[in-house]
Amino acid sequence: MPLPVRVRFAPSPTGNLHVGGLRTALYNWLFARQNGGTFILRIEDTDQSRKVEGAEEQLLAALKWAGLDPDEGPHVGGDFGPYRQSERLDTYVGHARQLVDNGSAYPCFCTPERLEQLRDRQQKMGLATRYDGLCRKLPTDEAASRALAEPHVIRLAVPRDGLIILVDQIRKKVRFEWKEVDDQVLIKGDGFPTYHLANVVDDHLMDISHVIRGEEWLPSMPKHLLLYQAFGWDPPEFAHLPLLLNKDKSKLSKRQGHVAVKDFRDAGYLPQALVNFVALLGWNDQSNQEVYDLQELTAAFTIGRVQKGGAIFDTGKLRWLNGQHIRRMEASAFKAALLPHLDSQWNITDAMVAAVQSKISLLSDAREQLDFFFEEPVVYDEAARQALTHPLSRDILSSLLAKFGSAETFSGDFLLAAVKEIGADLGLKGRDLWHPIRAAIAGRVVGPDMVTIVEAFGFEKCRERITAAVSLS
RNA sequence: GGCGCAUUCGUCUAGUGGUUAGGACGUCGGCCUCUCACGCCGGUAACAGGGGUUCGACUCCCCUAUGCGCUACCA
Repeated sequence: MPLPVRVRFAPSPTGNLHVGGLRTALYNWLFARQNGGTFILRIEDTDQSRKVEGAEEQLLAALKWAGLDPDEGPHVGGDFGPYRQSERLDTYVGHARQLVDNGSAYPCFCTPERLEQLRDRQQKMGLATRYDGLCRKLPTDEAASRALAEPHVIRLAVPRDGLIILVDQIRKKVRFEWKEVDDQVLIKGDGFPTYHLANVVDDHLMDISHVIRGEEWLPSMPKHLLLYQAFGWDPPEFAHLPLLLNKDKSKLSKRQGHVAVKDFRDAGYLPQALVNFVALLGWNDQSNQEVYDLQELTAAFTIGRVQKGGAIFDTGKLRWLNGQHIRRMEASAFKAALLPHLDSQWNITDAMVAAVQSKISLLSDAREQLDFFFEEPVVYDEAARQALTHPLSRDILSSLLAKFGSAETFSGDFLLAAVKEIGADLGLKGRDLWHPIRAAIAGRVVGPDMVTIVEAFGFEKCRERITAAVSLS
């Protein structure tokens, strides 16, 4: 009977959720869902100086958009709250005291200046930079009394020698020498805990079974394991995810293009496409499948098949994936997703939606496919002008007008038949035949199929525009 | 500098001692076609380098190189 799976996504609220965070959240979510577990959102706001206004709301909005709803968190509650670390301060201080009492941690009175000098010296000597343990040598009673009066931090007493071989679900065994590990600060001078303490205490108190987080935490895993040991707790399983990288292979960041989830939403990407894409950056199920929905990912995901090396966040494939997901959508769902990317004044018909669903890659591509439907009067672009001044344009258009004259009812099919006849008469087909007609009616030489265009405009308007274009050609 | 992790087509990746090294995106060519797209078909392109181990290495070991991460009273 394995422990119930409880995983957490624990971002610090320093701004918009970016795609790397999205992937971490996704892997946690997938792991929870497929194991009938619980996905917890915890806000790691122990650094007062890095707080960003509204960041938590943006985070929630991004997760919701992506479909990764937390089962427990600051906004939904749960039995293990509060879920903001800033609201759990007493817990950390109490636990730190416990460690000082049992000799696993100690107060340190060293000034930042001394620490800086120490680091410089060690670096010049080619040593690992770590606290030299000056305050660790203080007699406990002296340390205790000074702690009452002087500003200080609490440090973890890390072993001086020996080594630790730890097990990561993705990287398997990794070894570290204790002498390379620093006496990590647990409680800062301002009374707030550092990430290391808060994260271990919370993960234990929240019954977290698996810690799935970014690779940047791998080097601090020995400290975390030591903390579990000092508290006498069983540690959870750990899995350190490879990083997402910029095109130049540096750790993914802003500066090099958009990385915020919100940016992708605004640019016309579907949440299911972005989720699909980040899932595949660093994971595959050994099959040749490329397009997945959340349900399929949940079924296929395994933490053991997560890649070890970092992946460059190259959006080329994302664009294609977005088109794939667009094509798979129900017409009504697609229309709902599309509307925010179009002018609210536009009277979009189902035929226009369908015309666009079969061909675009981004939702935002639809605007330039459809805008001419609503522009009055017609505006001819450069390519359209060229098509209209083609020697045969006049013949094509006046022939078409003649056919219009004899029309009893007008429809897209009528147009198709009429143009086909004209083509046969003049020995034309393809763009030579159709560009002048498109140009005349739409002002463009590219766009949705002519049946959609012509039926949206109606007989009168088509005739007017062709007449106008003939005089132009 | 120290420590750790990593390294298959341009990109995401399959591969766990014997493969014509597979797929996808991109790109190129073609087809389809009322345009542009979409779609379909085909081509292009990779095991970082050097040593071992082995009858045989992309696969195992070592070294080098390169990249990245960490090295804070940030997360």
